[in-house]
Amino acid sequence: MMEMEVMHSGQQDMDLIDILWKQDIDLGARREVFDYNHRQKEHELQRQRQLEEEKKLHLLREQEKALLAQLQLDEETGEYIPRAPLQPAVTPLENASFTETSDAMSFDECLLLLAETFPVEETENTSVCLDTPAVSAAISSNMMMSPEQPAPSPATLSPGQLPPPAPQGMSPDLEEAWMEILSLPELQECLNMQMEDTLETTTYPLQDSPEIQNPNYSFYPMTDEKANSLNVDPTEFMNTFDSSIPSMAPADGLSPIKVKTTELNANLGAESFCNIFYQNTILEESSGQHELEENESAAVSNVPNEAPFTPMDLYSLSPGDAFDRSKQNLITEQPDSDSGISTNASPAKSAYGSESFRCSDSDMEEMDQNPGSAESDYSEMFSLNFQPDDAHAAISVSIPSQQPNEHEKNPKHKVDPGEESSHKNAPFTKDKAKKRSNVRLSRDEQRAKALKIPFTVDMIINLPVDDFNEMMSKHQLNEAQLALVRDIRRRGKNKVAAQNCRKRKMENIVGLESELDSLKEEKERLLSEKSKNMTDLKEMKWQLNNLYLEVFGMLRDEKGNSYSPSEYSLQQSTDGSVFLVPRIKKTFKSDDRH
DNA sequence: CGCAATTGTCATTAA
DNA sequence: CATTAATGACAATTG
Repeated sequence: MMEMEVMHSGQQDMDLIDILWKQDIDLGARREVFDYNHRQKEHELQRQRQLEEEKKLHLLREQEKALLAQLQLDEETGEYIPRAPLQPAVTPLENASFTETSDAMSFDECLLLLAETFPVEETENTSVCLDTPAVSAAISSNMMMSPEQPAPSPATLSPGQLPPPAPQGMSPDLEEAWMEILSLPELQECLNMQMEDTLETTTYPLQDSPEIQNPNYSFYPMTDEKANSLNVDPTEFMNTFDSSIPSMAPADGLSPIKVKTTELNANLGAESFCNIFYQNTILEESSGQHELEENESAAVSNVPNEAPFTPMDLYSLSPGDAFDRSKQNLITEQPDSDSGISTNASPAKSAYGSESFRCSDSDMEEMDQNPGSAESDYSEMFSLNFQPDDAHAAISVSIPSQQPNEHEKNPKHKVDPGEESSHKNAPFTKDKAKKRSNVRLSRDEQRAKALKIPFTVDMIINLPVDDFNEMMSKHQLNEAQLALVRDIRRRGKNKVAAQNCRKRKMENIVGLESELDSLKEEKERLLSEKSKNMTDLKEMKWQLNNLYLEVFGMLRDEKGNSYSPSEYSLQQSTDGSVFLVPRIKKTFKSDDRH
């Protein structure tokens, strides 16, 4: 991610050229365009999501089991957590109410608390409990090392050592909330970002810094308080992550992303925990959740402020409602695209993949691309924050829309060890990754990345004119960027217009065809009616002729002779009276009579 | 590789 | 005048 920013102008030019020449199709945009299609696919997507979630849970559990052995090895103290330093911090937390201390609590502390609180249960009762921490550790380790290898290295395990969320705390509602939260594209993106960062650095700042732990705390603690955290909005989660990040970053010297990654790992672990615990101890503590939630939410909100760049901050920085609208729109729209993409993702790769939820090739590619052009990526967005030029507002704006993409991307990273490794280690692989990513990204997205435009393509295209201008006014873009933004907006709108136009054209064609069919039917009906009428007319004429002959034949002159048909004819006047008219003298006789 | 169907883009026009 | 939608035409992409 950072690399992207650092890239020299020359490299950027090269990337831009590549992007310009390499064209990709943006599936998401298309889907967004067509509401009709979206509707049709919504059901399928939901089903797929559910299936994916189920798969994820299964994978997590399996991994946890596999990891348990390792964790047990680490369990020297009898506790799952190998790390000693965590304990002291934990102890105070144990007694204290989670809600209030949530801010101060670290992920490790939470884990320790859980372990201490439920030491017997975890060890004795359920392997699952043990597994859960192991799983989280494994996840983190995978993130760091490689997804394929479930066994975490001691270093990697340390984060996982933290006690899993208390089973009691988790309730079905919480689980659902977690699932929803995790399923959120934004969160996923953040997670992915963090994951990537962590992989690169392979350092665990979380343990040391309590602040970082806060997000974890929200996730892991199974208690009511945690439940509250679950209820927290995705944005809040983001904030929590961000907040944790800043503290971490300075200490480690690593980017905030690393911290986030750890948190993400923790979150994943929490998820698994939730699932596990949920089964074991359901609903014991539904009461007090509201209070806890409030506390946590407040804590969360507070945390972001501390962080240098948090999503919240970004939002606040954002120009205004317009951004929020765009965000919301993006979020809402994205799910569909995500779901569609998610189907592509291969859960089989690893449990992580399952957790990641929806991974798409495009996502993977994008992730890989990050080095070259990554504005669209969440990670890039964050990186942008660090960049002086990129305004917070830009970040805030971009975040909502981008998150979905990142979601997809992140999972894959988790899933694919090779890619991750390539990311971190080999710049060479980046080219391939770029190509892949380029393939998935739309041309304009690639171009935007190449020029490091701080907006998402969706925002550029879909924002109302006023909001768009406001957004543009908050960033100083060079001529090339301005031109590109204008072109992206023009092309994007035209693309939608073309799609609508074609859709309309097809509808017109269908309508005309149906009209044609109906007209053909009517024609057939009229023809048959005509033939029938002709037949009737013919019959009537025949009958009339017979009647005429019959009447004419009955006529007799004074001498009793019949009139010759050649000399006389019967004619009917307008008043209905019938006259015998001589054919030659017709007019005269009629005149005479009158 | 060729082909047809899609889809994206450009140019133009009208609102 | 700027913006946008609509649309034909062409190009690129995809299966």
